[in-house]
Amino acid sequence: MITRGEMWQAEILRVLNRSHAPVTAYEVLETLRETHGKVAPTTIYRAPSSLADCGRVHRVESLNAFTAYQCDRHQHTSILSICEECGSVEESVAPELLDEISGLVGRSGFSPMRHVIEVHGMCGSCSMRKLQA
Amino acid sequence: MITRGEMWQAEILRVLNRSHAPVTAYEVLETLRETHGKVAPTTIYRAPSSLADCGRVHRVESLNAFTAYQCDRHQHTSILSICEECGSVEESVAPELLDEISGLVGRSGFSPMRHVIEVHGMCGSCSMRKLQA
DNA sequence: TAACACGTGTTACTATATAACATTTATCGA
DNA sequence: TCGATAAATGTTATATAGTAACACGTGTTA
Ligand SMILES: [Zn+2]
Ligand SMILES: [Zn+2]
Ligand SMILES: [Zn+2]
Ligand SMILES: [Zn+2]
Repeated sequence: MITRGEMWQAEILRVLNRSHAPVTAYEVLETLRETHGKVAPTTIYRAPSSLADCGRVHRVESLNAFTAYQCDRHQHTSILSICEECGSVEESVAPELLDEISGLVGRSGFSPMRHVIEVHGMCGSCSMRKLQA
Repeated sequence: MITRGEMWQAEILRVLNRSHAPVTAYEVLETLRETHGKVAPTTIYRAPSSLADCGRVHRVESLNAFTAYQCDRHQHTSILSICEECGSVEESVAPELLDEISGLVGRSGFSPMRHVIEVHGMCGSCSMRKLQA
């Protein structure tokens, strides 16, 4: 049985997957309105957070936007590299780096629960393009 | 000579320094309105970004808020650990970790310009308090 | 079926951030 | 010193982001 909520999750995943760059909640909203008429922000915000919870969507904190996971459903924290030229985002996975960070902040007794690691810069292909120009 | 802009920067720094936790732009705004009457959001947003530029204030991306640097004026990127219990933020500095992250995302040709590293969790004193309770 | 719990829809609102333009202040050559 | 010009700051309005509160419907249980 497919609930209405799961229907929205699927729709939203489809929108996110069509874009190589992160998409804000309101951009998703606009897209869905084209095909579904009136849709409320709440609908959009509820679904990504449940999608994030089940490891299919990232919230990109430094952009206030969402992006679909690049690899299949998983639970690990990703390091996101965000190209400020073309908007594309890549995921990197490095548990040992997360551990190092946890160790560092843990020296003062801090217990990490969630890591936000987002690197802004320029992606390889944009750098190439800039060089040629 | 002290410009109006520098005056605002100083005021805002004072507000940020009085709080151990990050402060949103609109919280700063409210505080300043108590003493200065009408103040526009623009005023608040301009000053922190120039303060951030000169290495005195962090923008905490995952909170949409600002916090004063804990050590004296500096330019290095900090790792922020944010207690979700009491709101306090600590800075850690670890250039070698940043280098590792840069190396990792650089494998695909990505050139990092700005690192956002924010760890959410629970600080030492809050953990203590929880244990005792 | 009545009662309830829960998921979803709807409305209205709060919070966050910036664009565009007006005004003031600094700079500098005439 | 005096405009002319450029830069910084003030002001207004608006765009974008996010949530609270409650209404409604649907499925479950007794
Ligand atoms: Zn993955
Ligand atoms: Zn790019
Ligand atoms: Zn420092
Ligand atoms: Zn704490």
